[in-house]
Amino acid sequence: MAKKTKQEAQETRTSLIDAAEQLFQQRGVSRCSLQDIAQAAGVTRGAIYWHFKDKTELFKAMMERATMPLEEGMAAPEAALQLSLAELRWGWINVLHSTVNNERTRRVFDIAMHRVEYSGEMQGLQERKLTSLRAWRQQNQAAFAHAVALGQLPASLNIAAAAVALVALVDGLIHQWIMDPQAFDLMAVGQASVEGFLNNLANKAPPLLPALTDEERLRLGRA
Amino acid sequence: MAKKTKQEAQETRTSLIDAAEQLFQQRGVSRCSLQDIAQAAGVTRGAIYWHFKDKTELFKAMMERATMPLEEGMAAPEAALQLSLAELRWGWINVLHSTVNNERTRRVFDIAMHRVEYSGEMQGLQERKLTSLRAWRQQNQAAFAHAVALGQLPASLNIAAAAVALVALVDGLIHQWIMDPQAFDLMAVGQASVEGFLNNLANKAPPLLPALTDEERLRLGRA
DNA sequence: ATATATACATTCATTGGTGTATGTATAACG
DNA sequence: CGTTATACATACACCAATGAATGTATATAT
Repeated sequence: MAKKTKQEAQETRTSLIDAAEQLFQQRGVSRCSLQDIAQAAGVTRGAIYWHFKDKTELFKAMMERATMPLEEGMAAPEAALQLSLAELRWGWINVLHSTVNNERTRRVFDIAMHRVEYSGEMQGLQERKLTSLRAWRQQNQAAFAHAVALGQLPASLNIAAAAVALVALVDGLIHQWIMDPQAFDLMAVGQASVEGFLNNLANKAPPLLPALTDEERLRLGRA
Repeated sequence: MAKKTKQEAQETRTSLIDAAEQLFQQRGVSRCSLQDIAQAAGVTRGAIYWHFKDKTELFKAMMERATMPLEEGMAAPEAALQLSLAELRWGWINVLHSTVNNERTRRVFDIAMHRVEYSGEMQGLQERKLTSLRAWRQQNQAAFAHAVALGQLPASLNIAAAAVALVALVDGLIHQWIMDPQAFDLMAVGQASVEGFLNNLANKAPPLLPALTDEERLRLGRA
């Protein structure tokens, strides 16, 4: 067959990534062959090996295309130091919003969470995800520290733990929603949860719960 | 080779699951062969095909062995209706505790989260996980409803949303910790987060954050 | 004590997938 | 307008893994 225009070549590359996205989600990454992907894109394996070194590189390209816009939504490291709580909230709501409204984001989240094994060649991707997680934690923590300095939050607040918990909250919400989208409204529950979390950081009310009983502590001990 | 005692047969079965647990975590489920597992257990593939129908059944057996004790930790559906907030807290702390202190639980969580693709034969496992998630949500919601009835929590509380959020919080914490165990102390942060969450359900303090600005809402609109 | 079921080991056939090598028509470039 | 690099298609060699078939020694039941 004939050589294509540079324009056309980019289109095949795009349609290859599109096809991979679909098939990865449907059958899982390891359970769909390059033959399957090529066929779905209307080309042969030759086209894949021309544009990508192997399946891992194709996967990476797919991930990058989808996560790039999200990474941009994160504040620059130096700007994070001055991040207000309202801006922090905005960042998280923005993530929730693309999860709900951007089909590609949703698919790729699903793939990254349930359709791929982070081992061998894919190990590097997990570390990339870890880096991203740490960045979000850092951003949260910086915003909390800033709010403490402004007196909006009490100095007694454990900002590191709070940063971890907020990431966990949003991450867990997205995880649950991807698994079961009709179980709840991610935007509504997500916004309420994040705002509730942030508002309650300043809460000074007496604890509702008593400390763990001795018996409970004992039961934990023998495991 | 010779037939083994029933006792010995059970031991080989156990060591097969043990080997699978190790190798699944190290190389990922699809990237390790039955030959690898058999060899690690000191037997041949014949032994695997004797005890299990195929790799999927071996995987299921491994999951069940590890998650059974955790499912028992969940209250019976009828008992959940009378669950107090303190008992609910105890349930979650118990989960966190086995995650940290039970090596098998930790390994299997890691496998279930990062080393397997939930597609094809494994699809059923995801639905099993979904069932478990829903059960936890139900348990949370029932406990919240009970607390509202007792006047411990305000009737204005959105108990369904709160139930989702609490599951998300713990799930997200475990997820983060499995990925990066030295990043934080799961027991400490987990207990503080869960108690903070529960205590703040009764919080009536004025919101710290203003509503989303019109400009922010606009930016969400055009995605 | 014999027969049978058990608990594997061994062997074999098949196959789906990968990587590479090679072919080829045409865009792009000078 | 000829040459070269491009953008694939085609063909080939090569496993590695699976599942089933068969072999076999010994618990176990009777």
